[in-house]
Amino acid sequence: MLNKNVFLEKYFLMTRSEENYLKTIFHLGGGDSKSITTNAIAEQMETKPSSVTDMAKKLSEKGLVDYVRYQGISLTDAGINTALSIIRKHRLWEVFLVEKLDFTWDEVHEVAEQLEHIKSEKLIDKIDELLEFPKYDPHGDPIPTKDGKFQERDEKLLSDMPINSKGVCVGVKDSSVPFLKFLDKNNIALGNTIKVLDKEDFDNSLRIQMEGKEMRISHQIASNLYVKKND
Amino acid sequence: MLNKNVFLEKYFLMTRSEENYLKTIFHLGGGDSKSITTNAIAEQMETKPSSVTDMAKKLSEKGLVDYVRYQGISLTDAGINTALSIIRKHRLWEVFLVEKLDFTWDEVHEVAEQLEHIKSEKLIDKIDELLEFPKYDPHGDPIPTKDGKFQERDEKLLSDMPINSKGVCVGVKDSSVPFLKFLDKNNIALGNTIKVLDKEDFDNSLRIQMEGKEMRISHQIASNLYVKKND
DNA sequence: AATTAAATTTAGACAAAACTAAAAATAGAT
DNA sequence: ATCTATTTTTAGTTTTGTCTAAATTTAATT
Repeated sequence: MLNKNVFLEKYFLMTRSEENYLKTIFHLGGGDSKSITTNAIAEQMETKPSSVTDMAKKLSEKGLVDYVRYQGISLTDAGINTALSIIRKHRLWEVFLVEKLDFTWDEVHEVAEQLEHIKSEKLIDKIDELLEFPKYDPHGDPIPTKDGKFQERDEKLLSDMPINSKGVCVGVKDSSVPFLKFLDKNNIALGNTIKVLDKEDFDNSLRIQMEGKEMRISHQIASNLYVKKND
Repeated sequence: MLNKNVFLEKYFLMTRSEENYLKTIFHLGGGDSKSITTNAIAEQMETKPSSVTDMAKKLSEKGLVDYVRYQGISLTDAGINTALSIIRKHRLWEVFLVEKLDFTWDEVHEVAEQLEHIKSEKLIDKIDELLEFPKYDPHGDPIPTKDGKFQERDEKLLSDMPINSKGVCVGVKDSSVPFLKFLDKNNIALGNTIKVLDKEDFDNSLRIQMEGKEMRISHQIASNLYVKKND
């Protein structure tokens, strides 16, 4: 088969696997000029370290990662941009699924994992427009802009909030299905206002007031909820 | 890697390539207990006959096609159902792109070729619902129902209509980009009412009246437009 | 019925992405 | 500074889907 455009071929046509590696490396911090280990990537992707090494060479060839044998992997600027564009697509599709198709926030990840690899600039831009340019996904994670900018938010973990402080629940750190279902069951949702009433020294659990009601929350839960502090 | 569910593995987890073969065989008539030749499939898919032979064996193993060496390929009932479910997805996505994202009818095919392979029953059902269960795609092709039924329509080619008959343009036979753009340029759209005024014996061209205006249409065009005859 | 042209299949090879097992390099502890 | 445990890489294999080239079967023609 002919390669009509070697430039496109080499620099833009990413395989699904390559895209997934870039995304994972980014999520592990490889965009902050930090070197990510082969093992860490393998563990995150449920694959073997030797497979990671193979891919590291391939992505390095393409100029998407910096890779030195035995020294770990980090993203180049090109790699960061590519990773951000995939994350952007993933999060926009998640919003679409929830807002337009009534998916619940624990159902969207799996499908978005597939949709994020659809190759069409126009498609994702139109989805963005249809959704009226959302800034956060259903789990409260920020959606990068087209040119790869993040809208940061002044948020902290609920577990780090001082007693008597108030804030709005804006995101989850753990977005696993069990955690999300737990939150649903306990009527904890993004947008809820939370006031920290008391902290228990013994087990670090919290007594909070949320939407009028008082409740107790374990440290494990509190340390996986992001809150935007009211000033 | 473990195969937790051999049944699922074998009968439901189709690769993209397998799905594309089934779709092509269906479009070539392999669902009508007709035997499709290796060459025909290869030509349609822009691949080599030897590759088709390989896939024929694989799909036969899976019970999706009937295949006898040197005698061609036809779809089993399971194969027909799988093909229809892919075609259903393809056409629903095409409607989505046009209706919800303002794609033009010549832009949708390429993207739908990707979207049709997304694996989520819920996703496509919700898209169907969002679109209010459309019966035809933007090119006038019928969308199979969930249980694989086609809504047939009493349509004929414009070139086969008798002089003085009237009908509504309901579909295109050729849905290539150049043809669709030609139609746009000449304001020929689905839904238009067309009356055949005259036929030219020499080149089989037609004189028609459409939406008030009179125009001349070549045989090549007329033989690629489906019309529903007014009774 | 034999011959030839066309279609089809086989055999062997390749690329991508994964794996296993063995070898090599690094880092931590003495 | 050396040894050892851990991490990482290499080498070789597998699977999927493709290819080319050669062999085989079918179909058409005389």
